[in-house]
Amino acid sequence: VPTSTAIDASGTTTTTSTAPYHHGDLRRALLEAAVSTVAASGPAALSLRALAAQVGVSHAAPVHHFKDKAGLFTAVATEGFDLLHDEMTAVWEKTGQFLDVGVHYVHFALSHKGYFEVMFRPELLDQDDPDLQRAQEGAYAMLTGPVEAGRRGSDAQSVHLATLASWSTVHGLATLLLSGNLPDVDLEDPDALARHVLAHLRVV
Amino acid sequence: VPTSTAIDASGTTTTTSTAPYHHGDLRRALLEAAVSTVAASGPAALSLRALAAQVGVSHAAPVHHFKDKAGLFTAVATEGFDLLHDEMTAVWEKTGQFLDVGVHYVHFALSHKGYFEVMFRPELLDQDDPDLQRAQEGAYAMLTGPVEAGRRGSDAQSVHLATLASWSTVHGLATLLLSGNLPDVDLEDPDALARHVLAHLRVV
DNA sequence: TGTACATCAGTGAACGCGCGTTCACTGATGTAC
DNA sequence: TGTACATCAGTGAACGCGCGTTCACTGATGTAC
Repeated sequence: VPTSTAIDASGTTTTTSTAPYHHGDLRRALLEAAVSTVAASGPAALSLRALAAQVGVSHAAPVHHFKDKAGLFTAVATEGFDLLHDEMTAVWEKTGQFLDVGVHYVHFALSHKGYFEVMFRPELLDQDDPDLQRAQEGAYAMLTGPVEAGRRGSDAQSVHLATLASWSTVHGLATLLLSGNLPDVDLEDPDALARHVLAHLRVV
Repeated sequence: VPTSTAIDASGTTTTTSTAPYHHGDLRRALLEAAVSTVAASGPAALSLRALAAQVGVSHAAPVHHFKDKAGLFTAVATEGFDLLHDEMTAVWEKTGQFLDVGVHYVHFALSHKGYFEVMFRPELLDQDDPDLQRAQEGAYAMLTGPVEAGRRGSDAQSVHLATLASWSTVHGLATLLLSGNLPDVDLEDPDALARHVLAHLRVV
C-alpha cells in the first residue's frame, strides 16, 4: 500500500500510509498528469495505464471520468482553449494592443506545451464534443476581436484574412519553436522574439 | 501466392501470378507506401508490418532497407526536404519573387501532405543523419536566399528575423490547413489564399 | 438520530490485439578467376 | 564460357511487450424517510 496524501473529512491535508479507497479528485489528478506527460514526451507517449499508475490508481479507474483516451485528450484541449482565451482576454483588456495578444499566443504555447500540443490535433479529439467546440470558438474570437478593432470599417472578408494571417504567423512561430525545428534560435526571451517577428506583419 | 507486377530482365513491365523472390525495388515501394499512408492517416498510423504487407513482402523485409522505423521516417523526410528545395528553387528561378516562393511552400505542404507531416516531427527522425541534415539545410537556404535578395544591405540579424517571420507565416498557414483547424476556410484555390495571407507581410 | 438503499468510484483479472525486433534460414545475384 | 563463392535480399517463426477496453465485483458515500 503506497503512502498517499489526501484531504480528510475535516478538510485538512493529511499524509497516511494506507491509500483511501476513493482518490478524492481523480479527474483533476489525471488531467494534470496528462498535461505534464504531454509536455515532457508528447501526446503519442501518453497511455491511460501509465497515467493511472502515476496517480496511484488502478488502470481501469480513468474510465469513470473520461469515456476513453479521446475523452481525456478532449478534456485537456477544452481546458487549454479556455485557458488561452482567458489569458489573451486579460492581455487585451490590459493593453488594448493586438500585438500583445499575438505575443501572448506564442507565450502560452511555450509555457503550456502540454496543453498546446493537444489542442491542435483533431485526430486525438472528439471534435463533436460541445464543450470543446465552445472553448475553441471562444479562443478564436479572442483573435478576431482585436484584429477587427484595429480595422474599423473593414469588410468581414478583410478582417477574416487579416485574422488568418496573424494567426498563421503566431501559430507557425509557436509550432516551429515547440517542435524543435529552430535549434539555432535564442530562446532567452521568447516574448521579445515573438514581438520582433510580429513586427513584420502589416496588421499590427 | 499473390499476383504481382515486376520489371523483368528485359526491362519490360510484366504481371505474373507468382511473386519473384526479390521485390525489385522494395526501398522505393516502401517509401511510396509510407508517404501515401501518412497522407491518408498521419504518421501515428504507420506500421512497418502493415507497410510490408501492403507492398507484398514479409514483415521483416524492411529491415534490410531501413534500419528501423525511425530510419524509414528519416528517409521520407530527407526526400521531402529535397523535393521542397527543388520546387522552391524552380519557382524562385522562374519569377524571382519571394512571394511566389512562400506561396509554393504552402502549395507543397498541401500537395505533399505525406512528406510534410513527417518533415517537421523531429521525434520521429534520426536527427543525426547527415543526409537529413544536408536536405534540411538546403531547404532552409531556399527561404533565406530570396528574403536576403529582397533586402540587400540589411544586416544578418535582420535577414534572419525576416526569414523567421516569413517562414512562421507560411508554416503556420500550412499547419493550420493540414491539421484541419480551419474547417471554414475555402480551399478551392489554396494558392490564392496563401497569396492573400502573405500580402499581410511587410517583407514581401 | 438511525437505517435502508441507490449510486458512485474504485479494484483486479482477463481478453485480444498489433507492434517492432531478432533469428536462423534460403533463394538469387553478381563477381573473381 | 563455366564455376565457386561471397554477398545481398528475402522468409517465416518466435519473443516479449504494452496497450485500451470489458467485466463482475466491492467499498464508500450520500440521500430519503
